[in-house]
Amino acid sequence: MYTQIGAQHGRPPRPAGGFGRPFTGGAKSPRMFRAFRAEVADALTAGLETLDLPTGDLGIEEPPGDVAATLASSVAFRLAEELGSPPPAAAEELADAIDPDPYDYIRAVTTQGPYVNFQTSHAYLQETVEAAQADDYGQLANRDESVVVEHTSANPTGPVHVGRARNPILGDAVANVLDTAGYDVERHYYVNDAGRQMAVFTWAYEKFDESDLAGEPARDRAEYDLVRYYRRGNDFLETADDEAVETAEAEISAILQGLEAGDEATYERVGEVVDTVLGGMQDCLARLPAEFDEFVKETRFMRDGSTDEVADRLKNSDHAVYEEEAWQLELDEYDYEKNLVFLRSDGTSLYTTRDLAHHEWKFDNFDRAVTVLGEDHKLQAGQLQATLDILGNDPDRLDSVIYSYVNLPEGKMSTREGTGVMLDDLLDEAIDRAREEVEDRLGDRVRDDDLDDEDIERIAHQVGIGAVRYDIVAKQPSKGITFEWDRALDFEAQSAPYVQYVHARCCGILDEADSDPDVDSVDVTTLPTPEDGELIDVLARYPAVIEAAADDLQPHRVATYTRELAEAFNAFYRSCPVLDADEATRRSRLALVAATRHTVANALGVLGVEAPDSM
RNA sequence: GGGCACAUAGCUCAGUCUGGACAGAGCGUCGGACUUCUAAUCCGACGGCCGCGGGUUCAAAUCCCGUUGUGCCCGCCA
Repeated sequence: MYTQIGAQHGRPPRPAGGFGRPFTGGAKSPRMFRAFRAEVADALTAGLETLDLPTGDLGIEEPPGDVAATLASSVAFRLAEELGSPPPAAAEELADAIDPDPYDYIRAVTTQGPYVNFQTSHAYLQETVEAAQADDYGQLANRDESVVVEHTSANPTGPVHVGRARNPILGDAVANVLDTAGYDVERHYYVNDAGRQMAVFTWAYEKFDESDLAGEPARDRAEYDLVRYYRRGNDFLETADDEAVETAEAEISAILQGLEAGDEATYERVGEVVDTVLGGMQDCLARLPAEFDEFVKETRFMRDGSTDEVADRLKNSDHAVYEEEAWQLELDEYDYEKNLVFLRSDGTSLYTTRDLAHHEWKFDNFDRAVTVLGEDHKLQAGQLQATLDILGNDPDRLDSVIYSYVNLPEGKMSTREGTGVMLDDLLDEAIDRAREEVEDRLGDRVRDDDLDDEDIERIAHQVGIGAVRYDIVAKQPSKGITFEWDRALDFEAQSAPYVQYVHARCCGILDEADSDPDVDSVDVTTLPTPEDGELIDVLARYPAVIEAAADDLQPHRVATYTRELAEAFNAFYRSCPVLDADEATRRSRLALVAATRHTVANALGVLGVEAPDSM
């Protein structure tokens, strides 16, 4: 029995130790920073034991930028009392008790006031640059653990608007980060094809003709065409006279009953509308690109009997009550005041009932499940998790990533009302603005690389779509976003182009070099400047960033990291000549540039942002 | 009415879970740097009751309590 998961208060459901099992490393896995961190923990523990002091809280942290250390400990604050000496003296005593010699990656242990600082060794820097020569630097070892990431899952009622766009962008990044962290990931889109909305849509599509509709489709694609029927149908239900509405409702109800009864002809009628609209939406999402391994239809769990089976098991549970002719579940043990109805008084299932069958199916086929949901589904997600627990599942196998909606300054976006900015329009506009930028800069290009029209178009796509994605994925999902054109299309620093530009610069230098760097040519003793060192330090942290982002299901951390890496590279670029350096330094710096290129490309890849070879 | 989230520089955001080094960036404003591996870059200046009030602690943007404002949810809808 769990208590924290599913509660309406407190943090979103998440296993205590972060996502998944602790990572144990692996032969192929780059370990530099994480190994260093482990050594620091070990050294601190040993030092404290030597002094007969408690080792429960090591206080390991990353020091501020101007401190010449990669990790530090604030444990001296807590030793002061124990030792009867002020924190700086305690720090001194502890540092003296630590012998860095046995450790591969600890060069020195120093103190600065009350802090014990740990500096990295030559081997740490050397191995970092070597490890980052791999194209897939940052890819962690396979964990033999499968995860299904469900995201987007928008009802197939019409074009994807910006209010929903956070879901595929976030979801794709979550899936990427788990993939990079060594999980076997599948991406699913759950298609709600059994609800009232689709019944209304099917009825409207059959009832109305082209001539009944308001105007031309906004775009030449299926979902823009068909959404006009959906809107017409809803409008009819709101404005027609009572008798006509009653007739319509009977037809809509017949469609729902047909689905419930397993009527093949009804499935086909609804399926035609669903598949057509969904096909168009897929074309839109592919532009991001967000692609799926499987589109899982809700009706599947009605047809295979699993929804009925779930309902039967719930009826037999201790939490079930039959009130007001409907089967309900008491969830007060899980801090939910109201009962959850799982069978209507007419015996038919509800969305949640089908979703329970869906999630048990996920548990049958995957080790873990992650769902990316808008905040309006948070309550339902908690109830789902509680009910999965009642059904005897381990609810910790399911995690939710919740994001706040993107709203317009004037309010919500709605497919039915026809309000909102379409994702297609946003992407078009972003590409157009990026193209203008590229063309504007064409005149004063220092680099003589003759961009042709095809290059310009490629860069415009990479930068335009990249900027939109980055803008969304870089923010914490819990923060609300109000959509404004100028803000969404701001290509200034701290956005995708800033990071992409670093990749293009790396490519430019490597092109110019005419020889590929190789692992054997790296010698970090030929990289003496603080800028060299700082860049290597940032590169070394990348695998740890992936690990943390995967554990906490927070891809925005990877975005924060890309900015830190870009800053470190730009500082390096400013003060460290590569091609004109002496031979040994040139070889090492070329390797460092290649390392940066791989890291930037891979980190952007996790975010779903392309890395241009030139800009 | 109840629950959940959000609030950090004029604007957009990191940092909050796991309390520690003077609260960091970018945009905007002002001032600088391209005969140089790409200036979509870099350097400098200005700019902060970390919503507000209490509490815990050697130490609070971070933890606890209260409060205000905003968003979301509380259906035999999805």
